[in-house]
Amino acid sequence: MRMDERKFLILQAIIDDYIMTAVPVGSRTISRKQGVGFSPATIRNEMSDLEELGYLDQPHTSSGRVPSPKAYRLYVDHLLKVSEVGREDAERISAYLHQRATQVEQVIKRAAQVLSDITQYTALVTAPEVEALRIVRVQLVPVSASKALVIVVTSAGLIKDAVIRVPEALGSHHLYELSQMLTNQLHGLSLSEVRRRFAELFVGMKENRRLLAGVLEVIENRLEDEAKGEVMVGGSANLLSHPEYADVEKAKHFLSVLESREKLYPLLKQAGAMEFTIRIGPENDLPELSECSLVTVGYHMGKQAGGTIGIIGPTRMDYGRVLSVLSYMGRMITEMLSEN
Amino acid sequence: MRMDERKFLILQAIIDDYIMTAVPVGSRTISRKQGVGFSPATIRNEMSDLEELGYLDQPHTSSGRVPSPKAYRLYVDHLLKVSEVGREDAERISAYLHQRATQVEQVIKRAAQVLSDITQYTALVTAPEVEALRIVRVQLVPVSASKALVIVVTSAGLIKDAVIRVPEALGSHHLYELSQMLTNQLHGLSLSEVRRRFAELFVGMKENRRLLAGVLEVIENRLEDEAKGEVMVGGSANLLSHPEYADVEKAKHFLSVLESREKLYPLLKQAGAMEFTIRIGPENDLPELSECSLVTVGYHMGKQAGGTIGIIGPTRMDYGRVLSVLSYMGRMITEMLSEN
DNA sequence: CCTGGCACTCGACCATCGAGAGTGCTAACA
DNA sequence: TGTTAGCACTCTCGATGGTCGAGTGCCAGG
Repeated sequence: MRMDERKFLILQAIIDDYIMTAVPVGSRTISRKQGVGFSPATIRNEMSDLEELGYLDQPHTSSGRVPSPKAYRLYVDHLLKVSEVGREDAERISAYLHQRATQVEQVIKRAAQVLSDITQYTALVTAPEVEALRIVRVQLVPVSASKALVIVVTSAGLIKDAVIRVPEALGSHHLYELSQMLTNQLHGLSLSEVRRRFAELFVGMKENRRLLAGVLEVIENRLEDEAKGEVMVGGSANLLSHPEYADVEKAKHFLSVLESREKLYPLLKQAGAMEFTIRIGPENDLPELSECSLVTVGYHMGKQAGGTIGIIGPTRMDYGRVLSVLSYMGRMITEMLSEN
Repeated sequence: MRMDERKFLILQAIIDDYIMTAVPVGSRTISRKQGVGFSPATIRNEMSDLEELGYLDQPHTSSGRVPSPKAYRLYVDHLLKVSEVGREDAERISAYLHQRATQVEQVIKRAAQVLSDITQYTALVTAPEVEALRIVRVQLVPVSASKALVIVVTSAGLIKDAVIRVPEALGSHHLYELSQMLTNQLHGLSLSEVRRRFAELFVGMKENRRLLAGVLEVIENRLEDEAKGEVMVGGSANLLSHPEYADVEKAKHFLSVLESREKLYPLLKQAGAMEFTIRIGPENDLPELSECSLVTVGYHMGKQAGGTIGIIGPTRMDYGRVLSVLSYMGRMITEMLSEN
C-alpha cells in the first residue's frame, strides 16, 4: 500500500484538526471539512490504511485517531506551508526588541519573553557563541587597592569581565600600560590561540607573572562558562496551558528540564549552525522530551558569532506559525546585533 | 475564652502534623501523639475552641482541622523553635558556594539553586542593592572605532557596564584621560549625587558634551535597570511536588508570578533591610500568593550594600527548617562577598 | 474537668448504567 | 472497482447511588 493524493489530503486535515483541538479526530469530523468531499465511511477506510502505514495512532479501539511522530515529520517536510509572519506578530516583535537595549544579554532575554508571549509555548534563546570570536582588547581596571577588573572585549562587541587580585604596588597607570601591552599582544587572536601566545609571553617575563596567569585564567574560565552555555528561558508557565500537561507529573518533568542548563544547552547547540531545525518527539535525545517538539532557527552577530533561538512545545504544535515567527525573530535579532 | 497552655500545645501539635502531611488533622491523631495525654474527646473540645478563636479552619463539617494563617502567624511568632542548621545542609551549602565564583551574579545564581535543592521549595535571591553604593571608578574602554564600553566600578566591587557611541576622533589615550578625569570627579559619590555633579561639569565644558551625556545616561539607565531588579529564581519546578499544587491552574498562576520580575522584585525589596521577615498567605500583597508564604533574610556586601534571599512555598511550610537554612545561607553569602 | 459512647456528617471510593462518539464490516450502488 | 449507507459493537465519560471510614458534636457518667 502506498500514499496517494487523497491520503495526503486526509492526513493533513487530521493533523490540522488535531493541532487545533488536541482531541482525537474521527472520520465524521474530517468528512464535514470543506474541501474533503467524501463520506465518513470512505475516510474511515483511508484512516485505517494510514494507521497501518504508521501515520496514525489510536488511543483506544473506538475513538478517533491521533497523528504519530512520523506523521508530523511528513507534515513539516512536505505538507507544511510556511506562512508569512502575521502583521500583528511582526509588530509586537519589533516593538519589544526596539526598546532601548544596550547589552546583548538584554536583547536575548527580551527575545525569549516575546517569543513565548506570542506563541504561547516556551522559548529558548542561547547567547551568541564565543567560538569564532576574536579578541579586540584586554583592559585592566583597578577596583580596589588589591583588586582589578579584567575586561575582555571581543569582536562583535561581546564583553566578558571578571575580578582578579593584583599586587598592591601596581598603580592605575601601570595597569593601563599592562592593558596596552596585552591588547597589542592578543589583538586579533581567537580565544583558543590566546593560550599559546600566553606561553610565549611568559618566557620573556620576570615580574607580573602571577598577574598574567590571573588574566589567562579569567579568559579561560569565561570560555568554560560559555561552554556550559547561557540559555534564556521564557514562558515556562505557558506549557501548563496545554492539555497534554494537565498531568502534574509530566509538567514537573518538563519544568525540571527547563531548569537544567546542562541538558538544555546541548539541545540548542546541536542545532546551532543550521538555518532551522525541527526535532519531533522521540527525535529529541532527551527522553524527558519524547512528547515535545523543538523548533530552532539560528541568528548571527556580524559574521563571526551566532546563537540559536527555539520554541519548545507539545508535538501537537502549530509548526507553521512557530516557524514563521521564529524565522522572523531570527532575522530581526541578526539585524539588531549586526548593526552594533 | 482565652488561650491557655494546653491550647498552645494542641495547636502546635496540629500545625506540626499538618506541615508534615498536608492532610486535615483529626482529634485522634493528636491524642495519639506522645506528650499529649488527653483523649480524643478532650482534644475535640479544645479544637472547637481553637476554631472559634480563629486559629483553625474546617474544610467541611466532618473532617479534621487545618491551621489558619492566624495560626501560622502565632506559630512563627511564639511557638517556633529555630533549630541550628543541620550539618548535612551546612555542608552542601558551603560546597556549592565555594566552587570558584568570580562574579557576584554567579554566587547569587548558585545560592538560589542550592536553596531550592535543599528545601524543596522555590528560592528567590536578589542581586545586591546599588542604593547606598559609591562610585569608585569610571572607565571608558574602546570597543571599536566609534564605540566604547563604559564601566562603572562601585564600592564593594559591584560592576556595571554598557556600550556607548563615541566620536571617532577620540583615541584610546584620550579615552583613558577622560576616564581619569571622570574618576576624579565622581569618586566617592553616591549614584544619586552623580547627576548633580554632572550638571556642574557641563558648565565648564565645551567639547565632549555629547560623550559625557552618554556616560551619564548609562549610569542612570543602569540605575533604572537595577530598580526593576534582578531576581534569581531557583527550583520553580519544586512547587509542583507539593499537594497544594496538584491543581494545574494554581500551579500556572504561581509560575507566572515567578516569571514576572516586576511582581517579584517589590516583594523582596520590601523585606530588604530586615534581618528576616516571614509573610504568611494573605499577608502578601499579591493576591496570587495568598496561599503561599515567603520567608526572607538579608545579606550584606561589605558595609554598604546588601540584598535579600528568600524561600517561597505553601503556607504549610516547614518554617523552622527554612528559617535556619536561610539564615545560615545569609551569613555564608555575607562572608563570601565581604572578603572581596 | 475529663472521657467514653453514640448518632450523625461528609468525602472518597466503587460499581453500575446510559448516552454519545467512533469504529469495522458488509452489502448495495454507480 | 471505488464509494457509501447501515448496523452492530466498543470504549469513554458523566451521572447516580451505595458503602466505608474518618471525624465531629454532644451527652452523660466518673
